[in-house]
Amino acid sequence: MGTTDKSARTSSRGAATRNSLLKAAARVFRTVGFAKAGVSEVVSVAGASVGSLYHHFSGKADLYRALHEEFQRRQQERTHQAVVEARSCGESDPTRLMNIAAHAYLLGCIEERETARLFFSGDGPPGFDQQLRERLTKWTNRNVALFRKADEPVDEALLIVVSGAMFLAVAEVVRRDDADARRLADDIAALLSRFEPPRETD
Amino acid sequence: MGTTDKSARTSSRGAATRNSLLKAAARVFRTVGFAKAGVSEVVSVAGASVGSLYHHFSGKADLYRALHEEFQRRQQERTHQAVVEARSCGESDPTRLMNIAAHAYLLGCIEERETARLFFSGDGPPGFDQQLRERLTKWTNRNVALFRKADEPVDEALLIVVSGAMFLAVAEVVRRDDADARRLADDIAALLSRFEPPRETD
DNA sequence: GTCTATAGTAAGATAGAC
DNA sequence: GTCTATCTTACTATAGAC
Repeated sequence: MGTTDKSARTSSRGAATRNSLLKAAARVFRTVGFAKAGVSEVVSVAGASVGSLYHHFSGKADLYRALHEEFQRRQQERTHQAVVEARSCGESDPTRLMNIAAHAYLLGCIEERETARLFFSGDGPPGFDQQLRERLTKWTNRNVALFRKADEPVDEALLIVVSGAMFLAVAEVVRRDDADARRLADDIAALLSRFEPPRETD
Repeated sequence: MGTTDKSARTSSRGAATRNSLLKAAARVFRTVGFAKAGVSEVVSVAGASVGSLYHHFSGKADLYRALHEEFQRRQQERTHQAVVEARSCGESDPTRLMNIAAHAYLLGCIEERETARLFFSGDGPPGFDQQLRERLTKWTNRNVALFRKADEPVDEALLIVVSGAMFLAVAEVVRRDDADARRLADDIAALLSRFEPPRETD
């Protein structure tokens, strides 16, 4: 371990600090919200200093975005996993698959309610909400495509309706207890299945 | 005009200042966004002073909210007008009426694209996005109720799907030219009409 | 009652030592 | 890589002129 010793030690120390900052930021943001959170409080909870924070991140907003990246990665993993699993079980109906993906997304938000609420409560850095909507629309695009034949482009209006539904659904779901949230998630998925395109019987 | 002379003069002067501030704020916010806009720039454009601003409003966020109040009032007027008009022309089909309301809302946003974009771009004071979503959901609630019998409560999931659709639809519509925007508005309204509940033939 | 000028304060961002 | 001390910005409050 000779060559990697020094770099590993320093980088692991840096990684540890970075991680502490992320963990502390998540906690502070969830507690008092992004806008009201102070950088000083974050570093205090993390046991680090302001300069350290600005060494690892470009600022408070960057910290927030890093947290969202992690969350988004987990969500993509969840929905991908759910669809793959369903397919391996022989499910091939596009409507069912779309429902499964949407359901998995919502269940993930219920599982990480505190974190999801942080991002969907509308309290983030300037311009973040737009990014969030764009990301959700991209996610929807991939999943709504299951409705359509491979070569057919997805209808814009459909994309907007489904994305919007998911957006508000998450915002609502994270404010409820598990039972209510699950019921709502089911209802939303059921409603979205009405958008199944008329199948041509050829 | 003796008694009203002085109060009219002073209040009209105050109203003029207030109006200048609103107009200037709208312009500055639209140009650089809410977060990056400085109070000093707003008062400079308005030809007023900082103290004057704080006399009429509680701060930058209040200025933003006042602008939104005005916008919201105009939008409600538009959709109300459209529904009343359609009804007076003999239209009574709930699906058509809902479409007309949604359409009127979107057309209003196209008409005032710059202003609508200000509110739906996600760059507002902390917590505003949540308020915006709640207001839009309330608006939707009134209009989706057209679907249902008077005594039946509106389905939560339906409410969320329609509200979400409207929310993202506005955000998308205000970024396009008139032709594209109108086409998209039509498509959205058409999609939403699929949610017409199964009519019982009694 | 309405506005201007100015000082206060809080918080995010930066520079430079260790 | 980390920290302390400092700077800058911009919201907020107040005293006083008209």
